[in-house]
Amino acid sequence: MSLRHAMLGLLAERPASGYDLMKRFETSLTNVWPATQSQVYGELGKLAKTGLLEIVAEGPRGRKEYAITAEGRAELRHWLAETRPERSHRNEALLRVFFLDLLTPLEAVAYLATEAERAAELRAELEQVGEKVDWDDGPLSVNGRLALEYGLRLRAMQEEWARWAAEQLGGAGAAESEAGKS
Amino acid sequence: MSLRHAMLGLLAERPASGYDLMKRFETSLTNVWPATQSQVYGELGKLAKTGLLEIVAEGPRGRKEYAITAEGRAELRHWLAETRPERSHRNEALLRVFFLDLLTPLEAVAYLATEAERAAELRAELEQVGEKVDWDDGPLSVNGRLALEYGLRLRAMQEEWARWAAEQLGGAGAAESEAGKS
DNA sequence: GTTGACATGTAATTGGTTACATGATTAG
DNA sequence: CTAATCATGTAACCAATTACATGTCAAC
Repeated sequence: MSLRHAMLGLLAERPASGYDLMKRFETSLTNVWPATQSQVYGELGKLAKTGLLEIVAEGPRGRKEYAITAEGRAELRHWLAETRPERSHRNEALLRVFFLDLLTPLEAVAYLATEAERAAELRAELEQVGEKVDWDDGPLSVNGRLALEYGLRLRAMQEEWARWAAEQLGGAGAAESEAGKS
Repeated sequence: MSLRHAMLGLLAERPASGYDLMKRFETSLTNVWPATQSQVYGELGKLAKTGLLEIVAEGPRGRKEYAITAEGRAELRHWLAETRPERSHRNEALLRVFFLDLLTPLEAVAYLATEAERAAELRAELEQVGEKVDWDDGPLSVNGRLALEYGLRLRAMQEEWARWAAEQLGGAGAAESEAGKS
């Protein structure tokens, strides 16, 4: 149930409406915790009802501005300081690797090559983000820099691994191709 | 909907009962695609009903052995060769990083240090797995070796990153501690 | 006046988790 | 005979996704 904590975390910096919050998810948290509009509005309602948030202003078009309460901050701190993060990631790209023998060696190598390219692309995108962001903009950007670095290292590792794996299969693939030819 | 493909993939190697399949999930796929018993039995039923699997034997205790059908293989191949993997990972550990400024510098550094240790532990566990597995045991173990290497590299990267990040904050933390003292 | 951004919500469905519930067979 | 393993299923619940639905305000 980390969505609630992501929202509390964003609201700890400053109050926002559901609409604002969504934009902040899209810009800063998309890569670590994507959220949809329905989810955000639904959760805002629940958090307000349980007293972790409160409505501090109403504006045009039914705009409601939410702020974190003392209990909200307590819950957020509790989550950060006294619980351990869930670490089970499903990884579809890696699941496929287990079944690569069902493809021809060439297809398998092509799969890994595409993965390498995709990782490189994503890394390039992150680098773009890094250049655009104003790094003198509050605590969130300091932390954001750490998270960004994680992303860069992850994508670099993925690219290297995929190229290595392709090479591992490549030997076999090439050998089989040779055998087929002769 | 990758669970179905994971199951088809395992059954492509050889037929199995729900019970067998669960054990194979636990041993080989836990790290990339965990599945619960309810899920496995539920999905087996659906896959049999839609003709991607068929029951090839019934044994003691109501045991039903499932085998992949031609359509099942076609679906599996389609998934492998003609679709791109979903790549959005929610990452709770990294989400927390965005909000580390809500902790004291010492707590934040401690969080990252714990993350580094955890990554190291998980890496050690994977190394254990690598030593135990019989690497001459069919195509799944060839592919498994590639997946294992991914895990090793991932955990190594996570450990290095967490140590680096702790150092980044450590400067600030130490400075603040000094300021507090004087 | 019309387009685009602002703004909020609900409903249906899917995928996954946890808990419950039951019973047969084998090995010691 | 008793414990462990084998074996299958259902029900309730939760989180997330997609689609639907509505309406306001500002700028041009």
